[in-house]
Amino acid sequence: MKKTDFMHLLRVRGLKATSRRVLLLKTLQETTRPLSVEAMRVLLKDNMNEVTVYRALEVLVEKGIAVRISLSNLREYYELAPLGGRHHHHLVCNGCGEVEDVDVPEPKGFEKSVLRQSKHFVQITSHSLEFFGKCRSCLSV
Amino acid sequence: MKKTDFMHLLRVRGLKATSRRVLLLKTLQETTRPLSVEAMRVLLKDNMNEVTVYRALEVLVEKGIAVRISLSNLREYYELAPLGGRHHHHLVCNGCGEVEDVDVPEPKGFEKSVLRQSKHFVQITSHSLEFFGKCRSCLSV
DNA sequence: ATAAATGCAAAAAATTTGCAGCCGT
DNA sequence: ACGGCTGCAAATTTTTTGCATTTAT
Repeated sequence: MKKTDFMHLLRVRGLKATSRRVLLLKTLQETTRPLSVEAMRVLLKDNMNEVTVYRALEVLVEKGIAVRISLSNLREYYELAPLGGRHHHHLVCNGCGEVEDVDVPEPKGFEKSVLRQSKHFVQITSHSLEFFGKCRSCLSV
Repeated sequence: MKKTDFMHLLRVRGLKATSRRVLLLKTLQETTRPLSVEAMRVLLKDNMNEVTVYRALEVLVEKGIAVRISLSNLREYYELAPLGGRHHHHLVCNGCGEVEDVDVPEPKGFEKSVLRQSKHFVQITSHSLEFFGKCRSCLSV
């Protein structure tokens, strides 16, 4: 996706296509792995106040443009929602916190079968699967 | 497990079997679902300083007695490690944050196949699977 | 007796809120 | 021009740290 596509996407979802939001979306797209607010602040090098990052991500998630994922580290991470793209999961390094995307073939009816055995839940809308381990550079540590 | 079992477990792992730690472990055991530090503070009703809760959980995780899980809500949750018990996963309510444990049959060699397709990772030690949806009382909201 | 564990106060880190001014439509 | 968006300052929330005191071994 390029700049104008993002602008269009924002407008379609009822948001103003501001420079900050477009910048944020391009950054999320280019970086591929999920980013924390802190990481974005660094990548954007003061082109954007961190409060604005929080608020922008909030509406993007609300409108389904981005998704928020909880890995570890007492931080939340964000990435572009799988707009047509593939649903995927994450590998997290226990050493340095690096995150990599992975594709995992899931049994069909996965969520349904979980719902069936639940006592209190009546609906499942999504799931997240995280793998924890060591990346090459952290294995020796 | 009863009180003396927890005391023994703590000593075996090189920790002092203090009243606070045993209390914490009993609480985790009795509550079954994962608890946040805040939730424990409430359950323990001032029998334990919250700083102590943080520090106790830290060593318990370090020694493999408890595990820390990231759900959402900007908080970390803790539960007893599956000591012989079954490896399980979680259902999280998007409305009220309620958490329920679920059993999910996983394909054998799950982690291995993920590792095979990874570019940077050389080891996977664990994984976590979270389902998000609505519990009965939150469905109408 | 000794070293680890606890509680208090205070600091640090992450996120949210209020309000004045700016920018997209 | 209007209303939503942004930035600054400040508040709130969650977690960590320093140090004196208590407790388990």
